[in-house]
Amino acid sequence: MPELPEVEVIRRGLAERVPGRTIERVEVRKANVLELPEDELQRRLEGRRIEAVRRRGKFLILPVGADALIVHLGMTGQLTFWDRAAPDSPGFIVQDTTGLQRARQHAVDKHTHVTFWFSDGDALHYRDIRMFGLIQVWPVARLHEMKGLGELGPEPLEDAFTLEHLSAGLKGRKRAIKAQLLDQHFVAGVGNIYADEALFRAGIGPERLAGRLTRAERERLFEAIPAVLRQGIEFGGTSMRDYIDSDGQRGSNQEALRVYGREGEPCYTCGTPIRRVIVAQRSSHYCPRCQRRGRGRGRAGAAAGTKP
DNA sequence: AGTAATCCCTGGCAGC
DNA sequence: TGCTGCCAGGGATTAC
Repeated sequence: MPELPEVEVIRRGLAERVPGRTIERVEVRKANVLELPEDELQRRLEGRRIEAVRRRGKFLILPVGADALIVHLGMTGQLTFWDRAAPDSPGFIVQDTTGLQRARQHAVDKHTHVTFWFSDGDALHYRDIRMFGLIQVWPVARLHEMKGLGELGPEPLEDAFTLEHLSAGLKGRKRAIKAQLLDQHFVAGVGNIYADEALFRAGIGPERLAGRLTRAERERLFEAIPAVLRQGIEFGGTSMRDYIDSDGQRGSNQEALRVYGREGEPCYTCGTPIRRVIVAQRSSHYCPRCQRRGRGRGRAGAAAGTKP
């Protein structure tokens, strides 16, 4: 579940070590994660120098001359740095289990599908259990034409994300606000966890229709989205299961979540048990008392005493 | 055009 | 113990 904060934490880690290195060899163990043929990937990357590590939404972008290596981590993708000079450092403990949770896991296993070997012997491992991730090479000058990447909405942590954009995007929408937040065309980088957290902070139920939010609610949501994302970055990302950063370290934001993954547990604000409902085919967690619900099912407080 | 459902994939876990 | 079935979910694709 790497969302914007997790991808940003990885980006910052890689940005300290990868730029300036030359990709000597690309080792592909499973080509399913590639969006282009293996030999073409190798031809366009081998011998090239990585200039920077950028991020757009949930995409990592590593320019190598006229082309860029694009990595989307999907659900369980991991991009970790292998430092051959420090094999005994704490970051390189080799687990004898395939469990990722405990992990600082750099050892190549059956899920390590691609390794980018640098000319100095260091490397970048791409590991992805469920293989929803994607590796692509695309000309830098035509990134705006790339499927997915080219149609992203504004970056929620940058000036391009304004209250006006948010309001215009919601106007007339008949879908649930939760579904709208997950739509990458609307705003880039928000996923299931941070959408739930933002809606909690804004006091909006996930099933509320996007076009029916009040101005006050839109303003609160506009503040809440960057707030939960910034907190996620600050805490090193949310490691519910598989997420680790480029050094193999887990984040701690899962301990700071207010609603996601807390079904049945008391709301930190009012004590009401957190509920879970499926919206847009995704689990959505909310406080029935703190978050106003719509569609004629009562308002804040109205259902606080009812049994699920 | 906007919205909703389906599918891809594997590990973990509940249930028997 | 070991099997089966279900769930998790980002986003492209398909259907309505």
